[in-house]
Amino acid sequence: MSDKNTAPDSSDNSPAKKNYHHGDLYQSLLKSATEMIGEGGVAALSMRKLADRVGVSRTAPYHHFKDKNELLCAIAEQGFADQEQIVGMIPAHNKTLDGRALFALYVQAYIQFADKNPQQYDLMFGRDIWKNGCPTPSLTEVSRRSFQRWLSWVETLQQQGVLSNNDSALRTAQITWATLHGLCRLINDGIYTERSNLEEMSRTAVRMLLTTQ
Amino acid sequence: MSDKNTAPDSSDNSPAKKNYHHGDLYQSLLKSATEMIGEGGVAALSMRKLADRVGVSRTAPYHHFKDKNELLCAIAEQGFADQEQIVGMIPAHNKTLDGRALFALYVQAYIQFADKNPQQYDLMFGRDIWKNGCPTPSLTEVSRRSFQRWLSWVETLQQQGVLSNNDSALRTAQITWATLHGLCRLINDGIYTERSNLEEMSRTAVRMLLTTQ
DNA sequence: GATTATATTTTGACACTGTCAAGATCTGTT
DNA sequence: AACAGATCTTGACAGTGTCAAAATATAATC
Repeated sequence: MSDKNTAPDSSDNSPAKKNYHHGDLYQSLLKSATEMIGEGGVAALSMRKLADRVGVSRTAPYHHFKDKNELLCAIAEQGFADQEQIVGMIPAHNKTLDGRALFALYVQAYIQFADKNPQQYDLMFGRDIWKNGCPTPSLTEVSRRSFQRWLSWVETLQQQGVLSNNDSALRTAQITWATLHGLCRLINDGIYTERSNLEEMSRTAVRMLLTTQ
Repeated sequence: MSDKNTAPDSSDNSPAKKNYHHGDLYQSLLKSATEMIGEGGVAALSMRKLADRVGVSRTAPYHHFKDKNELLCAIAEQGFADQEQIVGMIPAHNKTLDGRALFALYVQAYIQFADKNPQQYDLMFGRDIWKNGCPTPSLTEVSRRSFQRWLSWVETLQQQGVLSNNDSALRTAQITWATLHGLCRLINDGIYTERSNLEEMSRTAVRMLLTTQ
């Protein structure tokens, strides 16, 4: 109605595939929504403002996402993929470092990811989705796999004697992750305000979790 | 206008002090708001529904709380007091138990409090107040004191050799608390769904944090 | 190529939210 | 009795998520 139908109509100048009226609205929504969340958190993402930003009417997004919840889940899912690419590689990749060093590396990377993408992290592990909302089956699966990878690495580290063997791998994985997650949240939610000590806290966490050599 | 002015007008049958029109609206609001949060979380508390519940017009609460934020802070503050009475007593009180047992007791009590009052806990340590909102000076002070008590106990436990001495008391307090907090949040926010293993997780946390004897 | 079916988008509407401004009402003090 | 201040109400505004129905564009079929 406004300036939407002027330029990108029959001139197919996009690299990917511009279908129908808008041209891959789904991806545009996902991208803009992620931006908005990155700027002001989940609270700053409104369906209407998002539609505005993409240049489409208020209810258009509802033909691509059933819910606001479903949109959030899609973004969170992307977040898990991003995290995996940065953090998840560490256990398998570096063959020269021993378990202790790898673990330290992982912890630091994990905390750094949460610190650099606080809003994304909040969405991925926050109650907006997991308690108040309802996680998409797809998201549930992605996050399950993510924890599963963590669990199996913890098992390896236990066998190497890097992590304590007093408790089952499951419990150990749960508690070690809880430590990382707790630290991230305390910083992320504005309770620990001194972000300058982040690396030092990271090192302390590692020392407390690893077995005493 | 409705049934408010019928009964409790000149007949002063209340135990406390019924002032002005409603009679200690401040306390009534605080109480009902806490109830509502307990039922459905912070998300379920709306100023209008709260006013309705108390039997007063939409904007009446705004003469006792500047903001929704201020109301939330007041509730959170009460939460800290409750927590202190249940959990905070443990370090000082029990003189017969040694440090290790006391620490285990504390961890269990802390987790239990969060598990029994999930919404209250979420409010106390959530981003609604600390990041999105803005904590009242009074609330800031209360929470600061709470952490201070934790810190000084950690110092004692380090001197007793119960907690590791590798890092400063501050860092140790931060990381140990992060572990508890992280575990509470993971359960609380619906990420760890198996609440039946709570005690076992609690024990694992204790074993991982304490020094190896 | 015209017609039908389907995918996509829009307009209108509803119930809800927090909160401001102005006015009404009650209480305690002078 | 008159006033001042506390307390409460009504009206209003901008914002939210999302449903239903209508409009439009594209794809498939004849």
